[in-house]
Amino acid sequence: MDTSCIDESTTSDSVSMTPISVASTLPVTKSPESLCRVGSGTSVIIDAEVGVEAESRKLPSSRFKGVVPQPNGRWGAQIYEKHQRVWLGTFNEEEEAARAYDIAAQRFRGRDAVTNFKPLSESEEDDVETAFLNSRSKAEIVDMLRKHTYSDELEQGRKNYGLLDGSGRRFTNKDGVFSSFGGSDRAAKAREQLFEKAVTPSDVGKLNRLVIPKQHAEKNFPLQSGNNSKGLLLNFEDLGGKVWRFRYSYWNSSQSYVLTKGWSRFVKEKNLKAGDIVSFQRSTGPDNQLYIDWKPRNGSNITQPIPMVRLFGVNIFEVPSNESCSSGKRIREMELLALECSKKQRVIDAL
DNA sequence: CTATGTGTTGAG
DNA sequence: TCAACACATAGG
Repeated sequence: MDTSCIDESTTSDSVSMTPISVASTLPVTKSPESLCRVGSGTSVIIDAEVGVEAESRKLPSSRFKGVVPQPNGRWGAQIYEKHQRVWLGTFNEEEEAARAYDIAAQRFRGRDAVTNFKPLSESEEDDVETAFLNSRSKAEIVDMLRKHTYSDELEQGRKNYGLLDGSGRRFTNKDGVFSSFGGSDRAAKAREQLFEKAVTPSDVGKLNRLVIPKQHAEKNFPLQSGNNSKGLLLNFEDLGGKVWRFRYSYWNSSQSYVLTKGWSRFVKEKNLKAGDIVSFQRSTGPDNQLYIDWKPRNGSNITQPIPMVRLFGVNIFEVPSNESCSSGKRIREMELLALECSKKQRVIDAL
């Protein structure tokens, strides 16, 4: 096997090293590749070192956080916690190691952890991955990283994720196979109450928006003026695990904070009426998962009213119409079938 | 035997 | 907390 990887540090003198893999867009990490490339440890004042003769046994340091070179040219990933190093495995590509670190960082330190790439996905299916991450213990995640099975496991988890019925309850098939992300580290379920609001007629009316009392908005959902003039997307999980995405922004005209896009859908599905209470919570764990719930006005009617029997032509569940692989198609169908059934069941329950 | 990942240190 | 370095030893 070619153990030739060592020479890299000698090839192109001081200015930058050989960029192994593209690692094209580095959103978070600045690329200080320019200088600051002082071999390592030993005072190697480069310019004079031109001789390069002495194959400096120095390993090339990584430009990624949490990534360390291995003697054999591969890359190790590690993260620290409580004064101790947690080894995340070794990888052929520097970037792989960086990704491993990112994943561990998210699991160990939460959504706001400093990472190498992670924020790329931003608001895509990031939700699912977060849910997946927090459904597994740190040890499990580390194990997956070391075995290079994280991607597969995540994909496995994705398949189960969509199995919710119309009311958000977990759908369980007769095999009792999955309860979605039923991890062992479930203790992180704790959530804190943020605030409640009795919705006004306009909150459930045609304006398609919910006004969030200023004090609560500024305290719980800080919004940098100017920075997010267009607002930002917030994800809330309801009682059954269904995720609702609302646009959150500040309206200068009315000097108020509002949830706009997505809100009317919530009102419709939950059949919210003026006076009902919407409640917001946040996970107390490392993940800042937000939750939304609601309850009828003065405990009038316990049963959740159903909007009309509209089983046909109903808009059940937004299927993101992503042209996934053919195998995924069948799964989609099954999901829809399951959803359809539970939807009907729900109506029956209500009668 | 090789590659992994731990022991350890010093810088930040 | 972090990476650099040395090297014991896990593993084939």
